[in-house]
Amino acid sequence: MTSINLAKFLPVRSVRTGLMREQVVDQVRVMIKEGKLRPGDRIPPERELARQLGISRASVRGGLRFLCAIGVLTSRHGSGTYVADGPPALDSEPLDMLAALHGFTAKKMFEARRVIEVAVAGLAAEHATDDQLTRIAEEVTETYAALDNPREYLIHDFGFHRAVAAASDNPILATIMGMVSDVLYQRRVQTVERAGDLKQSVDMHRRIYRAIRARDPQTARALMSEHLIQAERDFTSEEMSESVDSDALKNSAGNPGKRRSA
Amino acid sequence: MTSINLAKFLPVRSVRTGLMREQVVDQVRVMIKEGKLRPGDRIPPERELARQLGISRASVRGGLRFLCAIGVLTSRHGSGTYVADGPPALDSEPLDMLAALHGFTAKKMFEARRVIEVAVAGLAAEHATDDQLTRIAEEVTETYAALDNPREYLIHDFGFHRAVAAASDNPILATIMGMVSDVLYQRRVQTVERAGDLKQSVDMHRRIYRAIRARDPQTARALMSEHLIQAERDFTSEEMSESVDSDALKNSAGNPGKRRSA
DNA sequence: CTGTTAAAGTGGTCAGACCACTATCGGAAG
DNA sequence: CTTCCGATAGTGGTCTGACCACTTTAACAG
Repeated sequence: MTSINLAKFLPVRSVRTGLMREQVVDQVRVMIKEGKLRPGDRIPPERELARQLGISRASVRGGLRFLCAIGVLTSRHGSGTYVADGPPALDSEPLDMLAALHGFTAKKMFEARRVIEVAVAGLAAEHATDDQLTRIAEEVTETYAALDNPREYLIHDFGFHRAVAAASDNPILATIMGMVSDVLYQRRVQTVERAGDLKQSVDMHRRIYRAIRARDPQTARALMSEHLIQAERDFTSEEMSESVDSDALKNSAGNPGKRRSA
Repeated sequence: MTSINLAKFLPVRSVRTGLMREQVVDQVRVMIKEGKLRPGDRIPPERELARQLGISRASVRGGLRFLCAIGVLTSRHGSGTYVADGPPALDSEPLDMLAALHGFTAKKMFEARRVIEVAVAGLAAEHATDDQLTRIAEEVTETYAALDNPREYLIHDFGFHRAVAAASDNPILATIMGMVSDVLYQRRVQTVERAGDLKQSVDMHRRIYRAIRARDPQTARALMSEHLIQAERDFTSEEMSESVDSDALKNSAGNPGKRRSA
C-alpha cells in the first residue's frame, strides 16, 4: 500500500446507499456461498478488512458482530475471527427472546418439540448408523448413571434427544430441534431439583433406543410421542411445586449445548 | 447527573471479566423477560444507555447490534431503536448461512419442511378461526389470479403456506416454518421463471384449504404431504433446466417475508 | 390553517489510541 | 537435547470525541 486511505475522497457512501457494515456481511456471505470459506477457517484481521474495503474498523466490527450474532463467525480475543465449526447449530437465544416477547406458552413449546422429535425419531430408526446407535446407547447409560444427580441427569437426558436427532440424517431438523430443546432445557434446569420419577423417563429412553436399533420407525415415533407427552406433564407439575430456594442454583446451571455470547 | 463519568475510576472490567457489550444485552434481555419491554417500544438512545451503564457508546452499539442481528431490536436511522413488533419471526439468514456452510441439500430441506408443514396443516384444521380461514382463502384466490406472473405467483404461493401456519395456533411452529420456507423461497425465486405446471399446484392449495375448512386434519395432512412431495419434484426439475439468463432477475426478486439487514 | 424551513435528536461512520489476551519464538535452565 | 519461560508481535475489545445522514418536531411565513 503506497497511499493514505482514499476512501475519504470518494463519495463511497453516495454510490451505494447501503450501510457500510453491510459490505462486510455481503463479502463474507458471498465467500461462504462460493465455498471459499469453510468451517474453522480464519478470516483476515479486522484492520486488514477495513483497509481492503476502504471503510473504518468500527464499521468492519459492526458487520463482524452481526455475523457473530447469527452464529456464522466466532471471535477469539487475541487470536482472530473464525468461521464457526463443529456440528451445525442455531443459537437458541433468538427463539428464547421471541418466546418472552410474545408470551409463547410451554404447552405450545412442547407441542412444537413433539412434532419435530417424533418425526426425527422415525427418521433415526430408518437411517441411524452403527456409530450413531452407539452414541444414543451411551447417553442412555449415562442417564441411568446420573439418576441421583438431577443436574447431570438433565444433561444426558437432552443429550439423548440430541443424539437421536443427529442420527436422523437430516441436519436441518436436528438443528431446529436443538434450538427448541435448548430453550426448554434452560427452563427445565431451574426446576429439575423438584423432579419426580426420573427413572420412568430413562426407561422410556431405553425403549426408544431399542425401537430405533430395531429399525422400527413406527414404534420409535409412538414411543417418542408418548415420552414427550409425559415429559410435558412432569415439567408442568415441577413448575407447579413452587419452592422458595428455586433460584439458588440458577446461576451455576451448566448447559449441554453451546452457548454463544455477543 | 451531577458528575463526570465515574466508570474510568472503577475497575469495572476487573470485577466482571465479561464483555462490556454483554451488559447491554443482559439489560435488554432482563427487561424483556420481566415484561418491561414490549414489541414496538422504543429503547433509550445509545448515548444515554452508554451514560447509564458507564460504558462507551461503541460498546453499547456492539450490544445493540447483537440484539438487532438476532431480530429482537430494529434500528431506524435518525429515529431510534425499537423492540421488534409485528408477528413473531426468526431471521432466515442464519439457517441460510448454515445451509451454505454445511452443504445442506435441497432434499433434506424439503424433508424438514414437510415434517413441519404437514403437522401445521393438521393443527390448522383443528384450530383455524374464521378470520384465518378467510386469510387462507384469499391467498388461494390471489395465487390463481397470478398464474401468468411467476414472480407474483410465488409470493402468494408462500403466502398461502404462511397463512396456514398462522392458523395452526402454534406460533413456534409457524415461526420455524417461516424460517425454513423463507430459505426455500429465496432459492425458488431464481428458478420459478422456468416453472412448469403452476395450476396443478394451486389446485392443491384449494383442496388443502377445503380440508382445513372442513375440520378434517387427516385429509389436510395427507394433501399437504402430497403437495410438498410434488413441489420438491417441480423444484428439482426447475433447477435441472439450467438457463443462461438465470441470474438476470436475481437482484430484483421481491420477498414476501421480512428481510432484516445488519 | 397550511406548507416550508430551521433546529434538535438519533443512529451511522470515522479516526486514532490504548488495553487485554493469545500465539510464537528465542534463549536460559535442566 | 529437551523443557520452561519471558519478551514480543498480532489480534480482538474498548474508549474518546468528532462529524455525517436521516428523522422528527416545532417554529415560522404565507
